[in-house]
Amino acid sequence: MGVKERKERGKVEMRDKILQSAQQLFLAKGLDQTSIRNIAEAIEYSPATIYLYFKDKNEIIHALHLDGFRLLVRHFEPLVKFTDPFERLIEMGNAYIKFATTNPGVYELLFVRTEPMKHITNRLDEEWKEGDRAFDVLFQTVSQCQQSGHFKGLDTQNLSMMIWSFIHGLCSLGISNHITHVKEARDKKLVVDAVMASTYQTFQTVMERLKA
Amino acid sequence: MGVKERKERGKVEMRDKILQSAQQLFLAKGLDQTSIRNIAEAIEYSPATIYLYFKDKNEIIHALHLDGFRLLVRHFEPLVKFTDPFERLIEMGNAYIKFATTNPGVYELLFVRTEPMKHITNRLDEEWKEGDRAFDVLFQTVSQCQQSGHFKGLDTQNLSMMIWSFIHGLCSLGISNHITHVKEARDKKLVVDAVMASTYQTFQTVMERLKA
DNA sequence: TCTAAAAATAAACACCGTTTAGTAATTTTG
DNA sequence: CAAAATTACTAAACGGTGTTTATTTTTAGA
Repeated sequence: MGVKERKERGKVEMRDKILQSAQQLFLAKGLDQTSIRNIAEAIEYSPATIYLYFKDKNEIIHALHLDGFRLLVRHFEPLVKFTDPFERLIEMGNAYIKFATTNPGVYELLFVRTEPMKHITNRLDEEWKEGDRAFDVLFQTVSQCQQSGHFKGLDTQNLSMMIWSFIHGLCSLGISNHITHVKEARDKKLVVDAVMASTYQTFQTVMERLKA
Repeated sequence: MGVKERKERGKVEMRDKILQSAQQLFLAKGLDQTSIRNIAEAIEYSPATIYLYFKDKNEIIHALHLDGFRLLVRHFEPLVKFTDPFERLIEMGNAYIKFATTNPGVYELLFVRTEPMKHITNRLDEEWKEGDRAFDVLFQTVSQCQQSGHFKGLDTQNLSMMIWSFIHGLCSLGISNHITHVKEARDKKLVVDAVMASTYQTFQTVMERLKA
């Protein structure tokens, strides 16, 4: 009597199918330009069917939010090979910026949009586990930096937060086209990358001067 | 024959009336939750009338974007009293954060949303004058800091960009509820303010160590 | 007063997220 | 195996959106 099992399988398959199509459309056209009707058309089902698998559009967005975090974590995995914590910290910054610039749509979903956060806030028991875990990776690295003599006298939590804020600010301004329009601008992507890279380099220099 | 003049006056009055109502609604309910029909209802005209004064919703958003910048500039004006450039730089950061936290809706419009930038990008001849001018205020202050011995050996443009990125990142994460959900959280507004303040303080400490 | 121009709008178009009520397929039961 | 019950799905509707078109109302000048 594997009927129930087959049905269960069918249910998650459908869920995945919806999420897959949704992600594809989100990345191609952006969150706001992707409608439930679009997703329904892509999976060749009626719009109402989607509501049998997801409570509302925000739940789809939140599910993709989780997927996005897994992708971010995957960008961080190769960093274990850097045994020197300071070197690893710098590479984390690079990896983060690379993730944001190569997946701007996903990045927006993770750190700019309020919809996924709302979904979390609504369920009061839940915290933002993924965010906490990702932040902890940074925190641990900063802590190790301090143990080997860097950043003396600075609060680890606040310093970590500061570093995250800076890198996020850079990515955020880049993605939202605010860097392109400051000063020279014009060649879009290339200029943004260049500005972000040199700004980040300045940050590195500042950080390096904080070595004991 | 002051008829034409009166009509002209009437036209700008109507434009202002639309913008005023739009801003009120935007700040109260957010950009996405404010419809042309809402604005029309507020000014007691039909929705179609609005299209006689603005090409589309983006043009309204862009007009408010300009107003928002004027508000930001007004937050910076009292800073001329700080003659020491480094002290002024710190106060600029405080003023920026205060502006962002007390006017989150306006801040989002200025530095997070892509709509106003799109409107600018579409008119290729136009640059982002307001952004340039605001950035220049920061640039000049940083430059003066360097002239009085701070931040030696760092590129002024990149350092300014870095400072802006950090402060913006902080504001952006705060407004989008991403700080609330990291670590402790819970008491919302209060915690966000506290986290932002202490993070910013760490930044100040870092900056102060860069004195010659 | 009559006409031409300007200003405002009603109604429509093509979308949107979501719900409801009903159909079609499948499984369980007698 | 047929009937009943459950499941999967959807057509159609609801109340909203931004925007356009055709029409009406208001105003100005001769």
